[in-house]
Amino acid sequence: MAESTNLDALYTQSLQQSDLTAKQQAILQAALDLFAEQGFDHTTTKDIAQRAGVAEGTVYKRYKTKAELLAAVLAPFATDVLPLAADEFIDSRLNGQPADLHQYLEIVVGDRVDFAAKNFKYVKIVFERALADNDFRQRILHNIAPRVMGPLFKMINGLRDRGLIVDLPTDMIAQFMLSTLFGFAFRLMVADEPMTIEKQKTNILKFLENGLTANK
Amino acid sequence: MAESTNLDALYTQSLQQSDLTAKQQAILQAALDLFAEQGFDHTTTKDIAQRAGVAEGTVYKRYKTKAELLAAVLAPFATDVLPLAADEFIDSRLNGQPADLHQYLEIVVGDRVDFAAKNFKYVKIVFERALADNDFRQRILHNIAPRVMGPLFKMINGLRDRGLIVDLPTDMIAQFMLSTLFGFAFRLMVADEPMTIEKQKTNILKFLENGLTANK
Amino acid sequence: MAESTNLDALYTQSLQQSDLTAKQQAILQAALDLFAEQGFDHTTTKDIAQRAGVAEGTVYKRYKTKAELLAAVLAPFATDVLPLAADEFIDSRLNGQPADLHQYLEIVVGDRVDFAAKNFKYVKIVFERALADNDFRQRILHNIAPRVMGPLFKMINGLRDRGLIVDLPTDMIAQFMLSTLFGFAFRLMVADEPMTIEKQKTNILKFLENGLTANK
Amino acid sequence: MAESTNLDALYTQSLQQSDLTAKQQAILQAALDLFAEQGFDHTTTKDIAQRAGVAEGTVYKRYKTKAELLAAVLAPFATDVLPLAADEFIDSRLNGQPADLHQYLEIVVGDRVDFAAKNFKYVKIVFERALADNDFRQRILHNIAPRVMGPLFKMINGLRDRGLIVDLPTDMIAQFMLSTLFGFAFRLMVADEPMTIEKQKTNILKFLENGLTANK
DNA sequence: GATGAATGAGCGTTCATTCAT
DNA sequence: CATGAATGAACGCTCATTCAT
Repeated sequence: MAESTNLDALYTQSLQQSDLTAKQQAILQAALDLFAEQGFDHTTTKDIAQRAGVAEGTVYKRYKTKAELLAAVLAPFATDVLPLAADEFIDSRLNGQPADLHQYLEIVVGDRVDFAAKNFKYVKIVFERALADNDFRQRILHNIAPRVMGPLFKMINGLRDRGLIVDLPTDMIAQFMLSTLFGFAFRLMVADEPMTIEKQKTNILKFLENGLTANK
Repeated sequence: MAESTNLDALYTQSLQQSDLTAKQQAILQAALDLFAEQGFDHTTTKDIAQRAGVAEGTVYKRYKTKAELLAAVLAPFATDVLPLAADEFIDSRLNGQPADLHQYLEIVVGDRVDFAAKNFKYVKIVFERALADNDFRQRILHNIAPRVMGPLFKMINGLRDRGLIVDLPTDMIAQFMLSTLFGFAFRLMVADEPMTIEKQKTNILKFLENGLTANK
Repeated sequence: MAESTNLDALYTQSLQQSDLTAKQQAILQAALDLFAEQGFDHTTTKDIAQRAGVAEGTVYKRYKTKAELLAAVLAPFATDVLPLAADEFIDSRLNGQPADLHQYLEIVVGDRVDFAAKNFKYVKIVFERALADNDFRQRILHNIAPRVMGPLFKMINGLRDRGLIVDLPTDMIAQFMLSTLFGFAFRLMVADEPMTIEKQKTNILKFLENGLTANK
Repeated sequence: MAESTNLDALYTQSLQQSDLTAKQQAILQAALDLFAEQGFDHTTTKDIAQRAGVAEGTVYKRYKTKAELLAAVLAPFATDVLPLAADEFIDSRLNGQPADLHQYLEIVVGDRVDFAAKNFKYVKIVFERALADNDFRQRILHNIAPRVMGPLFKMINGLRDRGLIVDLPTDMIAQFMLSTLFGFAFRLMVADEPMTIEKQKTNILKFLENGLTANK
């Protein structure tokens, strides 16, 4: 399976390619880390400025509000997660339909598990904001979610048409896949103990394959 | 399947049986609702007092801090969710081992889905705090989680000994079951649309049964 | 020298002779102790009620405000210190003029040192209030002080007329006497170490006698 | 006798030499005055901000708590009173031992009376805090007092060795000297009437010289 | 008389945001 | 562009005081 890129590095890299000054880059980096560590509400702009090694005013040079800074922090995630999402990544990697559910899951699960593992900072922030902030939740729900769910639904429907997937409602299948993946992500976020990603990957694959294989 | 009691009513009822004054009850009720609606940090003590129809000082008559109020709000959940948790509820409902995985899941899933549906206010708050507050997370992880997970693990191991469950690590099976249930709860929390609980229940049951049946 | 009465006992006694209920007595006693221990501002009415073993409302049954309670606490001190003050106590004890400065000081110093030693709770409160509360200070200065100073001045002038005291302005002599006595009281209030009252008494007497003897 | 510098001016001057902004200087000045006028507890941070002509938040820019502001207000007093205290000021002014008690007292009393007269704001605050706040009192007693008393004791013992001072215990002599000086300071603090410092100085000198001269 | 739950003004403190330099 | 002192609304919390029982 192809290596899913390390997004910590990728993030730093994408920052460097941006037109942001070094200080503005440092601000985004510091904000990302602190939001993930302490939550959005418990992170002060002073915290961010200090960790970034800049003055507080500098934070506001580019971002008019703290919420705008959050958006900027999350933007690379959005522009990165979406291109990688379901169909596009299937298209680009598979150049065609999966031969069977096993192959499909292997690719999707493998990739998404790696993605979650390497990006749980973002996942954590998105979760936290979605639970704590109604407006944010609505935005995620109506702007981001449909773009991710659309291709996923199409894929599931394609598999069902070919008799390759269990006969459950499409939204439920999507729910189960995402639940299983987020369950993994959540354990990653919250757990103290170090986790073996490969063990998780193998077991998730087995479980989903069992659970989603078309009943004979 | 027996009706799982409506906890909104049950909560109100348990408040009435407490030694709290009407105003103190109103405070807990208002705090519960507001914490669930807006998150802990975005709910001010003034909000709570206003919704409860009392003066701000009254909030502090019984609870020395806002955090203590949160604990008081969550207490009935803890004293209610834990007695209902795995083994005790199995004992009281089943009086013995389940005949097979299907029977086991039917009971567990049915009960927990109802429970989550009726208590998602609490679930939401616990999630939100677990993500936003490191200390709270540690407390949940080390005090509450083990008490819930212990019996669940025992049950899974029992099923495996009798060849009734898929051969995956115990912690992974538990993870998958909880993920699926929390996925449901999360959709409940976050969704705009009204959901058919019974549809969810049936599909979750099918999925988990497929996914967890012992491989031939 | 006659024993100066122990005012802790005397206070309790005077309370018992009052028309106050047992609870009201307990309130005054508790307030006195707490004001002395923690200062007026740092003592809450709740503190007082708790130490007195009564409800908070009870405190307000007789005293309309906390300040009024302070006045009530201090009242027995005022009605006790004043009758004992200079001339009256001289009259009652001496039935006449002192033979010389030595005799005069022996009586005054002995009595006042004992008095301060046994009533430093009151002295402490009065000092603290006088420094912290402008209104209180003005009241002390204009109502209490003149009543104490009047007889003292008269006595000093009497001694000067007879050539028995140093030729310094009357107010300065009073200031020095009081300074020396309050210095002792202050050390008593503030000191950690236990103090030998008798040693203080003897030395204060020597010092004042030296300092105030008429120059030959 | 040399002029003891006017500390109101000196304080303003020392503020100007500090690295504090004009607003921060105004805060310290306002806090000093208000603490002296109304006491620490009765001075609100809003009071201070208003008198200083700044926003309330500005007070907290440099001082994390009101108590820390008090410490900052008192700091120049501590760094100023201590270097001036007994031995150092003796050394610098006398370059040797005093010829007799008269000369010694003339210097000490003159200097300390002027000092108290010009710094009674500080003296007042220190007194008030010492009476109202147990922790503060302990800190003063164990950190500041010994540094002042050490040299004073040494000086007294030196005078006694040379037969120049009355044969009373060292701590009592110190107590009497301080009492007399503080009595003056207290009258200064508390009095309504304007006082003639020079009259006080002369009389205090006479009294102490009489009281402390070695008995023939 | 006694209670103690309730009150609400006001406190110390925080922090996102602004703006003169 | 960068700074960081300054802002002030808003927060959590305290406590003297009231009043229905």
